[in-house]
Amino acid sequence: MSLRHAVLAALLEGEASGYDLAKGFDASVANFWMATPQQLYRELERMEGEGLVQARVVEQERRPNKRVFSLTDAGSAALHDFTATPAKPTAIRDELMVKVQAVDSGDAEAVVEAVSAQLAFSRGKLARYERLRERLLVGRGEEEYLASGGRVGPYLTLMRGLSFERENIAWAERTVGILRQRHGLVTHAVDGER
Amino acid sequence: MSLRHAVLAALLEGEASGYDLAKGFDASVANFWMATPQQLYRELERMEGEGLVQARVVEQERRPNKRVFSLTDAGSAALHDFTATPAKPTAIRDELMVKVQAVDSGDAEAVVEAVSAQLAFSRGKLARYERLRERLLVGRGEEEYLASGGRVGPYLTLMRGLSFERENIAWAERTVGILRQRHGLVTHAVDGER
DNA sequence: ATCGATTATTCAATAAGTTGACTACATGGA
DNA sequence: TCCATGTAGTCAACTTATTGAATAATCGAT
Repeated sequence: MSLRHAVLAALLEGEASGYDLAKGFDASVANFWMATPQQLYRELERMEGEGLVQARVVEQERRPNKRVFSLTDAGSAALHDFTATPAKPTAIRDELMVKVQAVDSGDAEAVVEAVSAQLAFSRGKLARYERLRERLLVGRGEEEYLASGGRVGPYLTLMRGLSFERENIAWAERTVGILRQRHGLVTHAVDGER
Repeated sequence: MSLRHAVLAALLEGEASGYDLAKGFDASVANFWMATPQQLYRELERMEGEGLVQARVVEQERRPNKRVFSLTDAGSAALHDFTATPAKPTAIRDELMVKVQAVDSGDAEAVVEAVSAQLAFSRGKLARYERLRERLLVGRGEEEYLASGGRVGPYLTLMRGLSFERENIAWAERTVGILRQRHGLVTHAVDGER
């Protein structure tokens, strides 16, 4: 039952609708806690019932109304408490790695395709993270930013995301190279590569 | 329903009991696909019913008998097919990151503790990966190994694990430093640090 | 003028995952 | 001797997560 804490953390960035959260909510929490829209809507409703978030209907012209949620004091308190509880070990489920593990008795060409797709995806994500970082720093260096007293949490998780994707890219490039050589596949340019 | 493919991939290393798999099964697949023991036992039974794996009872002295499972031809075929299907995006659920995201309005000291614990854990895991790598390479360089024609899959996923943990360590060290400075916490040695 | 995509949400049916307790035997240490 | 730990597994109850469809309005393109 920790999706709720991820949602609470996401709402620290400001109010959001279920739809906003489902769409990645400005890339914040979505990067280390994925959830389907249905999960989010249900959880938001439950949390509203428990008084952890409050809803406000925003009437929009030319598109459906939406209910935007924000933290209540009880919600902030719950999040605060959560930061002090022991964390469960990270759960990962990475199909791509399963495929790579099995590549020697699998369809090597398809695996190369899959790794290449991941590579393109990671490049996109990295670019997005880098824009986000620029926006946070607004010209300042990192030290200045850290000294300025703004929230560090989002900056630290962003840095984790950046180095994760950089590693991802380096690994995927090597992996594609090795697999292509091994299996005599033709080297061709990948989307986003130059 | 992709736990089954992770299990099939794990069985490429050789036969294993449910208990073996639950214990990480030589660190192979467990690093990118976590599952509880109950999940594994259930899935193994189902797969046996579907003919993807076969069981063999190993009678042991001074300890309970065990059922070790191995791939059948149908199982190998299923795994081969799996490598050719489009992969779903990686699912991650990382409580620690949620805590770090919320650290500015949370219990900073507890978060530092949690990141330190993760740091110790990652150091242990990295050491384990490095031993595994030694064992795979047996004195040869990487190129020799790759040229030798053994399975590349496990090597590639191992490399991913290595760089992931290295990044994890670097990030955790920086994070602990920044948070301690920010919150005026006393710097003290962490388990496994020197 | 209709088709498909986007915003925004809800419902219902399954599938998957988690938790806790329980059995059984053996080993090693206090 | 008793207790904790490790091996090896099963059962039942429960919570979460995934999938697919439905609704409803607007926008842009063909």
